[in-house]
Formats: sequence, structure tokens, C-alpha cells
Amino acid sequence: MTAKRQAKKEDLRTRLVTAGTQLIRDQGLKGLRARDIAERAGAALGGLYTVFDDLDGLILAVNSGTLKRLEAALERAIPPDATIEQTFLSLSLAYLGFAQAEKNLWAALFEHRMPEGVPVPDWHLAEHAFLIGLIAGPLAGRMPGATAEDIAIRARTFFSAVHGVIAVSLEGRFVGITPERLEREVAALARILAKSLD
Amino acid sequence: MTAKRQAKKEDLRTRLVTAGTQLIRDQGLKGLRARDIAERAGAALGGLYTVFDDLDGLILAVNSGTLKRLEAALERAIPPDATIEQTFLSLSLAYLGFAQAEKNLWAALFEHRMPEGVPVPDWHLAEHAFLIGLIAGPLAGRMPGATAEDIAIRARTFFSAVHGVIAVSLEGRFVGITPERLEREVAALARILAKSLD
DNA sequence: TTTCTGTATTGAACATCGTTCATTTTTATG
DNA sequence: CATAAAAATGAACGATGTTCAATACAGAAA
Repeated sequence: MTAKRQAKKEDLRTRLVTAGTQLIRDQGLKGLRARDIAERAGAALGGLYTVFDDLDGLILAVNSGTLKRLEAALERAIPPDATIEQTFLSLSLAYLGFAQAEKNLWAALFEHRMPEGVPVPDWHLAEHAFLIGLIAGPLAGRMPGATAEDIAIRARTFFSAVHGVIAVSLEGRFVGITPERLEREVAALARILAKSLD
Repeated sequence: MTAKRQAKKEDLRTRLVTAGTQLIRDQGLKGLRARDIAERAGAALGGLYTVFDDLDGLILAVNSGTLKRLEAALERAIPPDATIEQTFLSLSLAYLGFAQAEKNLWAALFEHRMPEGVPVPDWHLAEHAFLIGLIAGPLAGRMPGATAEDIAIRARTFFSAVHGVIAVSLEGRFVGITPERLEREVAALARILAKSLD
């Protein structure tokens, strides 16, 4: 019955990630403290370090979960048999909706930095890839002569552009802008990008 | 001769900001430590807190300086009597060039977060405004019916889009991309945004 | 110049954080 | 049930930002 050990460890891991997720959602990544996580997870402080190497490991796990929910939300938003303009529009607005609804968790995806010199693990970098894929799909039909790499790079450019508009707004840089106005701007940019393919 | 007091204080402030700037340039914002700053500035640890309320205050001062240098670099890049497409292109590539040359200092502009609940001071928010203004100028001629607010918001959208592409790349999210390729993508986006105004 | 007073500077001390590890508790096995 | 191995615990450690009583200094008065 060595299964009980595994089950307990998995349960602890789940509780820690859940606690971390709730704390980031409520207070943002910056306010995250190991002691708060352990307390909320009903574990001892040291328990966190039997599952993760350090806090960064737990944050990556939280971000993993956020990315999965984001992916589900975006895939739900893709209309079947739509023009590329409609697809870009739906994806962009769904991305905006997710960022607004889960502001702190979404921000943690991009705010988090590994310590000096430590690279983001490859498995986590790969988890971001679907964002590119969602755009590369529709894009491929409009870039006939292009290689897969060309398409992926252009998809990344389009994603980053929309992401930038949302990030700058939600970070509160510059003077404020109403959510309605932000939605209009995101839609306008999505249309500009789609039209550039004609 | 109460001037000597002011002069010493200003000198201390200068040394602290210079030290902070060098440390962020070398090690990034995340590795910044109060003790390192004080040592490099040739001051006692407590001295830092006679000039700034806390580390955030010093970081804002460093970011102020970075913004001034960025502003100078961008203004230098605007060609006289150019089309809007050429202007967008020059500005975007100059922005990319600055971000690449001063990666850590540029990143600090957007990575830095005030503590939970503390807003960025208005005077520092205002320092970002020139970025919008540089784009709003050329834009105004192409948006005849629009209000000044409309133009400012659209300028912000365009800036944020280009910024997003550069930020996502330099942050090392997703898989890497060569500097040449990044330059091409930034140029392509600048052109797309300019053409959308025709 | 010398003395005195208020200000500026100092760095040891403090509170808080992430992380470690000797100890205790729990689980699996003979 | 007894014993060994593994896991969980939380006190302790080192590093950090910040404070503050003690010290050094600048400016005014004599």
C-alpha cells in the first residue's frame, strides 16, 4: 500500500497550488508569502519544500493552471466557420475578458521572473505555445508562401500586440481608460491586424 | 552657508540614483539590494532612507532617468518631413533599439510594482505621457473628426501594440527569436498600423 | 576662534521573509 | 507487533528592507 504515500503527496500538492492560486488571485503575485500558502493549505511551512524546490516552483504550478483555464476559455471563444476577422476579434475579446476576470492570476503569468540566471523551464515555456497556435491556425491560410516558422513568428507578433494593449492598460501605466474603451481599442486592433492580411 | 547642506543632500541623491541605475543595468531589478546601493554610492545603509521613503522611491527615481533618456532617443529618431509610415517605423525601431541596448533598465520601467494598494505617484505616471504624445502628433492629422482624447487613446493603443511585441520577446516568453527577426516583425507591425490609417 | 544648537549621517538592531534540517510522526514491511 | 524507511514538522538560520538611538557635522552666536 505504497499508494497512500503518493496520494497524500498529490493531495498536499493540490492543496498548496490551490492555496497559492487563491492568494495570488486575492492579493497579487507580489504579496505572496510562503507562510500564508502553507497555512491556507493546512500544511507546515516546510511541507511546501517537500513538494517544490522553492516558491518559484509553486508559482510555475499556479501559472500552469491559469494557462490551462485560459486555453479552455480561448478555445471556447473560437467561432466555427468564421472569417479570420471574426476569429481574431473573438479571440482578442476573450483574452481581454479572461485578463479582466482573473486580473492578478493573468498578470502573474507575465510578471513572474525566475532568479538571476535561472531560465524558465522548457516544459513551462511549451505551455505558452497554444496561444501562438490559436492564431497560427487561421493565419496559415492567409500566408500561402510562408514557412511554418514564418507563420508562428507572425502569430506571435499579432498575439503580442493585442497582449501589449491589454497589459499596459491593466497594469495602470499611463492615465486610466474605461473597460468599454479598452474593449473598443482591442477590437479595433484585432480588425487592423486581420485586415492587414487582405 | 546653508547651501552646503542642500548640495550634500543632492550629491547623495545623485550618487544613490547612479548606483541604483548601474546595479539595475548590471543585474536587473530583481537583484537590487539596499545594501549594494548604499555601498556603491559610498553611503551608509541608513542614508538611503534619508533621501527616499523606501526602495520603491529610489526605483522610481531610476526609472525617471531612464524615461528621460528614452525620450531623448525617440525624439532624435523622428525624421523631419516624413510620412506617417516612416515616422512610425523610425519610432518603433528606435524604441526597440533602446530596449535592446538598455534591456534591464527598460524592463524595470514595466516590471516594477508598487506594494499592494499603493498607487504609482501621479508625477511618475505623467512622465510616461511623452510616449503617447510622440505618436499622437502624427496621428492627429489622420484622424480629422476625432477628439484629443480619441487620438490619445488610439496613440496609446499603437504604442502598446509595438511595446507588447518587444516586451514579449525580450522577456523570453515563448521560444526565442533572433534580433534580426524581431526587428522585421516590429517593422511589419509599424507598417500595418500606419497603413490602417489610409 | 570657540561654543553651542539643530540637523544629517551612521550602522547596529529589528521585523520579516525564504529556506533548511534535526526531530518527530507516519507509513510500509517482516 | 516491531522495526526501518519515508514524510511531515516547525524552530532556527541567513538575508533582506527598514528604523532609530547615538554620533558627527554644519551654521549661528559669542
